[in-house]
Amino acid sequence: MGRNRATLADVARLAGLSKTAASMVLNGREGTRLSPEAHQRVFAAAEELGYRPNVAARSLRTRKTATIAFVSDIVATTRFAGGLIRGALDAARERDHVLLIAETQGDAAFEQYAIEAMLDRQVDGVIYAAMATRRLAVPPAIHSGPVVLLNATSPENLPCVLPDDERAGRTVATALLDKGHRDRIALIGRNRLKEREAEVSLAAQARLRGIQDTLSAAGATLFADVFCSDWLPEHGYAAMRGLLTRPTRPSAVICMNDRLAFGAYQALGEAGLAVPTDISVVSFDDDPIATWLRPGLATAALPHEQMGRRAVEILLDGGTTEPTLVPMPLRRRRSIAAPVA
Amino acid sequence: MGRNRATLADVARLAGLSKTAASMVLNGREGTRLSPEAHQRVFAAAEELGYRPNVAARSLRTRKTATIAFVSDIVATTRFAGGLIRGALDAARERDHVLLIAETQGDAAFEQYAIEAMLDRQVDGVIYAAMATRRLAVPPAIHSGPVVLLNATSPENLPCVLPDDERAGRTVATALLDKGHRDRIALIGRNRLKEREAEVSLAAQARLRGIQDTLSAAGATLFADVFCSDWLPEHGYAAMRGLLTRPTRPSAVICMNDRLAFGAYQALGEAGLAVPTDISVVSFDDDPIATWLRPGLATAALPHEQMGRRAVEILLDGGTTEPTLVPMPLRRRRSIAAPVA
DNA sequence: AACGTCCGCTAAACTGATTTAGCAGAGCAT
DNA sequence: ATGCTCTGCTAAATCAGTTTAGCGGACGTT
Repeated sequence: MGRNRATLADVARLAGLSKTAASMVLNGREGTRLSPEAHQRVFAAAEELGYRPNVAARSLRTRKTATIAFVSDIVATTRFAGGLIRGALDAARERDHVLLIAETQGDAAFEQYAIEAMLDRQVDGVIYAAMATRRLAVPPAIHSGPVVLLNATSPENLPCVLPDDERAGRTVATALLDKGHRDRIALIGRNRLKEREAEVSLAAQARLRGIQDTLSAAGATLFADVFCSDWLPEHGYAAMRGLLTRPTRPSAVICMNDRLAFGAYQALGEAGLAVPTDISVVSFDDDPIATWLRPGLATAALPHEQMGRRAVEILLDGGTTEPTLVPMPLRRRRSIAAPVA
Repeated sequence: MGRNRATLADVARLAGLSKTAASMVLNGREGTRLSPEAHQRVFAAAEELGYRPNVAARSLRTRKTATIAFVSDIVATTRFAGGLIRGALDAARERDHVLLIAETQGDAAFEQYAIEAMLDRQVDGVIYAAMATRRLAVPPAIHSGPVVLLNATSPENLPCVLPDDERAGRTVATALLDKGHRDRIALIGRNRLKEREAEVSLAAQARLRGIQDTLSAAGATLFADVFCSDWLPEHGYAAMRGLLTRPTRPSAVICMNDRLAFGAYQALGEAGLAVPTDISVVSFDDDPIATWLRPGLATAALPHEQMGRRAVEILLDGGTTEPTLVPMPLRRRRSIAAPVA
């Protein structure tokens, strides 16, 4: 790859100057006393030869590669997480950096291998990303340089970027209160494990807290709490069916994520109930499916692109060790309406 | 990153040998005459120091970086295409390579920039991937080394990896024929543009051909052909509604992709019709949503992981210039049944 | 005239590996 | 004793950049 590329020596020769001079000119070094003509000749020569510096050679001396490692447990392959990568890619490009990507697949040996492979390539920093927002243990090898956690926290208080799930909980609850729902708001997707274990999820607890705080501030409480063993459509379906067997029907349902909401829609459809006329539905994530449902699902969007961006910005531009919370904007779609009577 | 790593010189010193000796031992060079004791001492020293070679330094000399560029139009961020990356990542790891990822976002300037950034880093080869299976123009800069097209072909007949859409068409049609459907099979998702312009899609034409060939071989023809301006749920919904207004109802529907099928399910649900009791549905892609639908959607799966793998294998292990067609296995789910009388 | 200073530039060292060319000593034949 | 080959190893060049140290000449000062 890249045979017969012009080297700096070629440029210098063509410009009739030394490699030193050429290097300094091309790097725009201040305080050098090279003449304007010398500058011109170097630029002209570089242009003529289509010169591009060899990053390997440069990094050997400078120990900078303009390359960032993006290591994730499994994030690269999931529907959501493309956004994390895309944001990171974008921000990296703006700073003339590129991304080396690796996946650990949740396996410690893979992880070790992947991180070493990145360090061997002298990456300037590491972004360590998780698929589900959670706390995790950072492998020690990574500590040899700058790190930012993405969608995760660690006991060591490394800089990290997280979605602001608690505020999203408030947003979602407020959206319902504003429409006039109050005493018949149900919640689908309670889950002891997710709420308790930070290593499993940070989102569940935060979303729940945001919802509950907002409701109690308005003098309301949840009308019903449905627990689900996981957050998949089938669980949302079962949960909604359960809710519909009760004597009083909820006027609105908050689902802990869009997949649950999808299941809930299915159950409502089968029961012949309409969203939002009979029941309003609101949710979290903004999975692509939220736009495909009929009517569109109102949901607090996981700002994956923004998060990916911020991670790179913090890594490269420096920034707080404080966790960075990225807001989750509410996508207002037609699944919310005022309750009927 | 990676401060105070041991260098080859450190290893050599500790082993009491020259850098040359250490290098040869660690690279397992044949035909060298270094003693068994020398081997031992070098290995011991490397182990003790935790030596790992500096890839930049090595590649400066050898012009190999064990790094592959994965350049895509927009593939990295879409729900599907994670599989392409994951497969490539896996195959690369097996061969001790890593992936540099870039996205062109369909913009020629970005593309130019991205490819140059990769070439500057002396990648050993390039995988050029497209989101939608299609023909595309490969930027000239890329030709300076090995390339494999992924999910795409080019006029230059570069080696490429494609899903076998035509065979998938046959598979899908056969699945319906086998159940006893014959004269009332409808197709949703005909699209002149996609079928005609290879730069837009290669899948549409191939799938259609597979379906039609199989049906006519069985002495059948399509009962109805519904055209759609795009392959999104809303189009599938409208198409199915249209079909249901006809005097005779189809016994089975083939959708050109799962999103259309999702829309079709929605229309069926509203019409109070059940899948597969009233109508069988079968489709292409195996989008995650196919498993979430009730009942699960039978569909010919885009083998993204396999495709990603194959691309790396062809790039690194060498292989045919012939297009590689990767089979699309049918995921048998409950959306297909025998027609009711 | 001698000295110092600034200007414009360059030689050479350095980064960490691989690779080429070749050296010293042992053993053997003549 | 001389020459030859083989063994086991090393010095030095090389890759393509960056960076340090410093050189020769013009100019101004005393």
